[in-house]
Amino acid sequence: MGEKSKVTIYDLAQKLGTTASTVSRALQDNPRISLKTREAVKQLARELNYIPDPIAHHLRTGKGNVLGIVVPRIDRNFFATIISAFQAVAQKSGYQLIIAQSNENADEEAAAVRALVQKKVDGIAISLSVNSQNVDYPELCSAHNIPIVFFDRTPSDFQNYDTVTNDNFQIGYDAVLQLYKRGCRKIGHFSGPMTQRSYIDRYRGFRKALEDLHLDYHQEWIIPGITEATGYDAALRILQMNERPDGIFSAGDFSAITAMDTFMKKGLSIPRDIAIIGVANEPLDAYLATPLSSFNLHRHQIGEMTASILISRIKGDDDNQELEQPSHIIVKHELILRDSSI
Amino acid sequence: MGEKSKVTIYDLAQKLGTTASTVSRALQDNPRISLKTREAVKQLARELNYIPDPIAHHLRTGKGNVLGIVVPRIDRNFFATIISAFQAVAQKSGYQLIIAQSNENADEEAAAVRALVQKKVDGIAISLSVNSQNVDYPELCSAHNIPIVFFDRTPSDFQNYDTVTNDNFQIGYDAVLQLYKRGCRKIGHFSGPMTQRSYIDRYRGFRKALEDLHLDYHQEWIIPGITEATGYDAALRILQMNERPDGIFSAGDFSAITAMDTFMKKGLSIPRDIAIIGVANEPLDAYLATPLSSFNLHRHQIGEMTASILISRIKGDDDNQELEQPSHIIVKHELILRDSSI
DNA sequence: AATAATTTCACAAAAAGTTGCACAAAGATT
DNA sequence: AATCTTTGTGCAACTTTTTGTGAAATTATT
Repeated sequence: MGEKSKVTIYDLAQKLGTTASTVSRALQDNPRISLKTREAVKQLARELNYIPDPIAHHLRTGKGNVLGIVVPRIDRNFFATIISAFQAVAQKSGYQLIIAQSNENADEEAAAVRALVQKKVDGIAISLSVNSQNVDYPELCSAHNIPIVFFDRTPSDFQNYDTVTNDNFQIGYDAVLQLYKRGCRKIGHFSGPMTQRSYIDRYRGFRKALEDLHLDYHQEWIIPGITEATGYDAALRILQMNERPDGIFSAGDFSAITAMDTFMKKGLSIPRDIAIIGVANEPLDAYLATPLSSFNLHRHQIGEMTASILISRIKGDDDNQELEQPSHIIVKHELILRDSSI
Repeated sequence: MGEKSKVTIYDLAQKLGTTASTVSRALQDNPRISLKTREAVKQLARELNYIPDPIAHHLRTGKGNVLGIVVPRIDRNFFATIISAFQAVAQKSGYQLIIAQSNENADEEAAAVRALVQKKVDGIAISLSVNSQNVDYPELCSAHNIPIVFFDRTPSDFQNYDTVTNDNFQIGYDAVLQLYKRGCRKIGHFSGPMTQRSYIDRYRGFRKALEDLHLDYHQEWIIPGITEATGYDAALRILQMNERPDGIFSAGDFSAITAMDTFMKKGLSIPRDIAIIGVANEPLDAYLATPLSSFNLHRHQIGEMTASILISRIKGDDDNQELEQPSHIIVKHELILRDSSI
């Protein structure tokens, strides 16, 4: 039924010989309107295919049923999966989703958050870009009474805010433990940008495990700044070392994959010469030339938890907002063992 | 700095001893307001950190600077990349993006489109779910004066609407051609759902190439309904055939990858026994056990073109909307040759 | 039957901006 | 000096919905 569009409560009121206010209340099941009238209104609304105008509604009530989510990059599988899960939960609760990407850029990120605040979204979920550390988003948001939840990449003063993360310390620890179990004694690390807590924690877990296992720590075996595809360079550096590591914990899968590729092209055997464990469990890890051991971070859970915390903050907004403690959800990880470290 | 929030044009007007209308016009650089006044208004607006309320603006003008995009699944790399590119262009033109996913479900898709229309987005980009064919979105949208552009997955009567696609016929054709060049003479096909034009076209291109090259067409070698990970079953079926194909054009990478994996585990050699070419050029194709030949579909271009067509439709809305011919943008593809078909 | 209590609904204001029209002041023309 | 333009502002209406208040209609009480 392609209605002409534009059916307002005034149209309904006119046809019923009543007023807009009555129609509005009737549609809200306001007990001040008689049941008879309520039914008549709803009946007509259905017939005329009436849709309340969300813009006007938003203007009057200040609630728009829209959530905002900001990620470094939409096209990274990790974030796309989280968004997907987040969106599913949001949709179930009647929220639309506005997605913004920061392109790993602090300025674009700030602009995105501001735009969302300006748009008066009901809540914001955000994963910080690598070089955003001390951000003022929580203040900005709380000034406008908009709940904010951080996931995966959190600010340094994360204790004060709601967060959903993995136990990155334990991930680092577990990686070393597994490499140790298979016989590695000289373990190196491809580390992510040390501006981000998640990468710092992975590194610290790695260090702690070395310590607990009484393994040597070689500064040289820590190759920092692994972003996307710098695994190639890292591998070359390792090949030139006098004493090479025999196991590597890479803070990301992509660098692990390109490093493995390079090692193999240079004649090394994985995992015999060097064992490798990555993080993220990218979709095709299982089908690689050497299937890559990696940590499943249960992204779906991250997305779902983030959405449900955010929504519950929105709902319970009036009650006890200031009093509540921030929640810090830790989503469990799972080491998927494949040839690269067996 | 952190204003209390809520500064309206009325506040500005009051402080300046003028009225809201003058402030509104001054901020819009309306020439009917003297330069002096304009400057004074803008100056004060800056000082008070005034932000125009987009909701009120939208209510009055009907334009909200928001675009909607609907995809089957956000977490498929193909769509995520397109969204990413789309978003970049939209952002540059000052548009926010609302993203919805249909989960390959026609009902959810319809609900999403309706929600976007209701929210009065300025334009909609959509890639249909596999089983949406005859959809009424264009009518719905044009009734509400919202431009709509289809990308990748288009409706069957696509001629009437703006579309951005690849030349799927040619992709099918080129795949066969390449397999032929490397010596394959018994070429099979993993086909996608035949409800979608893109897959139909790939199949038709495949058929036409067989014909032009005077190759046999074996019904048995066409394995239909490849969605995500059914490559395993397809491979098993092929292994049981009396006469096996020696080359396969798979309409998607994932099925090609799992099929390759299965073949190899059963002792066949790729490409010696069977050569394979996929479609989509997934991120890790190059690092697979056997690197997979695949078609780069230039997703970034798809996203960018879709956004710019949509935006130009929005802008040129008043002028000649009905008169304009729909545009059908074809984004070029590129066969990336890797071991699986060399 | 008259007053009180309750129910039902209409009016108008409010949310924050935009815009057509009218009107005043200044400048130009005769 | 009187009339006509031009320029700059203000008033009020408009977008659609929600909601406080108060009036009318209905029912109950004595």
